[in-house]
Amino acid sequence: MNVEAVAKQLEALGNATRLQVYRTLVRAGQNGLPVSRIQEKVGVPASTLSHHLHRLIVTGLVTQERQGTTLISRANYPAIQGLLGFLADECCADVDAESDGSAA
Amino acid sequence: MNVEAVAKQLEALGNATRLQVYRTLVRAGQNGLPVSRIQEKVGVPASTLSHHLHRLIVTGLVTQERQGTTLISRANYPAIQGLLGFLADECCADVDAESDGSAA
DNA sequence: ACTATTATTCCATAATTATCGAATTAAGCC
DNA sequence: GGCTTAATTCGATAATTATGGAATAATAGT
Repeated sequence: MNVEAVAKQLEALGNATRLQVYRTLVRAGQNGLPVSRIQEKVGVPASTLSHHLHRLIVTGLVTQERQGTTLISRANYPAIQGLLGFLADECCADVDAESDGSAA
Repeated sequence: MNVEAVAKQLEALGNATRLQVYRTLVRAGQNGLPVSRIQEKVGVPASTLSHHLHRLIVTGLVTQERQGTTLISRANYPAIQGLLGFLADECCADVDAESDGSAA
């Protein structure tokens, strides 16, 4: 996972509305939720929600599947786990590396 | 930790330049780095870097300490751990909760 | 084909973010 | 005070993001 892609995912989650959408989908679990249900829960106009969902989808954090006229959205767990893994690697790795290169 | 604050932190990390700055600081460890050293490593103009650093500081992800004329910046580990904890809670909690609100 | 439902895309606008040179502030030294 | 180094703030501009009404597309039922 490269820095650019990670930054894009963080940016996608770094908006209160999108974070709420994402949280809503996580809570819904594998069943996912129709867009209209997300809209009820989050309370934003349809077009605005659609834009936000798109952002989550292109960054790979959410997937969609059509069922008739309704679109089911789901949180993409492997994606968030990859993101968490990247950040965890960052924050917990070689903290003792000094500027002169010598380990403690 | 509320959603707004978390979103702000994610947004702060959700920019390639800032993410690189943050990664640089993580690698530098507890010694931290002077702003000028970060600038050398990341390669952006001083004023641009200063704005990015400010963003990381106000969201609590980075701290600074003055040593004479130089400012030492450090990654704030508790902050990133709090953020990771929040996201981990999200992505692994009550996946079975259905749209009718009843837990499994 | 017509209608209803669901959701997206079009379009425009407001708001925020990113960028960076120049001027300024901060701290220390002579 | 004057000089140097370090970094921020000012100020202006470009670029991106967010928002949402209206129009359009997608699917299905009659």
